[in-house]
Amino acid sequence: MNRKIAERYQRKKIILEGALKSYSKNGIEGMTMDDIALNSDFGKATIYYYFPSKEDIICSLMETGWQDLWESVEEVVIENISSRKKFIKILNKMADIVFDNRVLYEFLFTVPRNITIPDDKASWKTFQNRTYATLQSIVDEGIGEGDFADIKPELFMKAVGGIFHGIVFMGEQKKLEENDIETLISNFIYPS
Amino acid sequence: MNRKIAERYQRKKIILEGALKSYSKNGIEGMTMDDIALNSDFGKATIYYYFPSKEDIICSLMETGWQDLWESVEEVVIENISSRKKFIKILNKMADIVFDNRVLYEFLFTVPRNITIPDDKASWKTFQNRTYATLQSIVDEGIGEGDFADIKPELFMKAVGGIFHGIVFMGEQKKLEENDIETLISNFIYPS
DNA sequence: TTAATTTTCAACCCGTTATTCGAAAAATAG
DNA sequence: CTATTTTTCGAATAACGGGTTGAAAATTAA
Repeated sequence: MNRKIAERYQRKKIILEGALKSYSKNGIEGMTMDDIALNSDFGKATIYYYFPSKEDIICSLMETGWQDLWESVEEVVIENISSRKKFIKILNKMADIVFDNRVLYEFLFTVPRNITIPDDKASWKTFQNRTYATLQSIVDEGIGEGDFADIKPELFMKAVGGIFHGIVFMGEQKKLEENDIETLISNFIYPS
Repeated sequence: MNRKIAERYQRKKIILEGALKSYSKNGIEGMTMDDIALNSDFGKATIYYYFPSKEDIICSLMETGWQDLWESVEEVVIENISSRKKFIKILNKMADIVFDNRVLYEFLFTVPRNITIPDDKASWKTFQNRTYATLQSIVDEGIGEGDFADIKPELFMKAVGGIFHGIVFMGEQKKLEENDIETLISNFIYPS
């Protein structure tokens, strides 16, 4: 009776993977229900047996992604280390997670700009907001303590977000060296 | 006889503006031929008299955008100033251009991730590549001269690209202060 | 084994969207 | 003023994509 639930869950997962496979091939445009069905080896109608709509598939993907990111952040915030160390540690962890599932996170960072999902369905936003708010608060603190470069905090955040996005997603996706993130962010963080 | 050509050109421009207007309202999804027609005050069939396909409209937009960016770069590369000054000057000019036509450049930086266009139609890529290559070469030079932070050149470029994108497009689009770009890039560029 | 339940899917439906047709206006030339 | 060329567009077409149906197959329960 428990196995049933587990199997159901497994099949949902397979469908989500199929969706990502489809996405990775031809971008959001190519991620049609027909193609998702094809890539997960189910009939299209079966997909609808497991997910009420395409929108729900998208939301599921977004949610698992953001949840994982948030959890990685959560672990570190409570540690008792300097803002600088904390900030770098978090970004490193996030980078690891993102690299482990490149396609998902490209999806996660790209799609929302091109698709509108009603707020009450966008359940992942809780995790997203927590994540950003936490990072922002570390930045505020770091700047306040003179531990980071003295730049308008909200500009600072945008820049760091940009750096992160840039090194993780731009160009050919070579693997990052262990300390690439650290080098870049350190370089940016320190007061000149 | 010359007026004819000019008028034709004008009308094409109006259509392209209509396309952008349409894009700005509901993103790529909302940019349908019907809506472009509506926003440029022509019948839908008339649009096809001026452009062979929707794809061509997209390509036209991309091309004018990248051409303008490239030209702004071109003017500066030949100047005889330090790598650092040159780099910052170029990024500033690019930011100006982008801010002058926000919608176009949001389109330009966002759309390619969500739409696939066959290489032989993506004529703008020439300008895009020139622009990136030129910037990269300045970075290489700057790093070589010890004028920039000592970071793998290609990583450096990605980071700067990210910063640029981040501050220009992320979050609420407040106008940048005159020197925001300079502050951030300087902060990043200098050896620590 | 048989009845009830769960899972699967081929074929269909319907709205949307890019693209085309054919003919009517407008503008231009002779 | 008439013939020709250029410009315009209403209406039709065809393809595609999300979502539904109804019934068949597979599984489980008795």
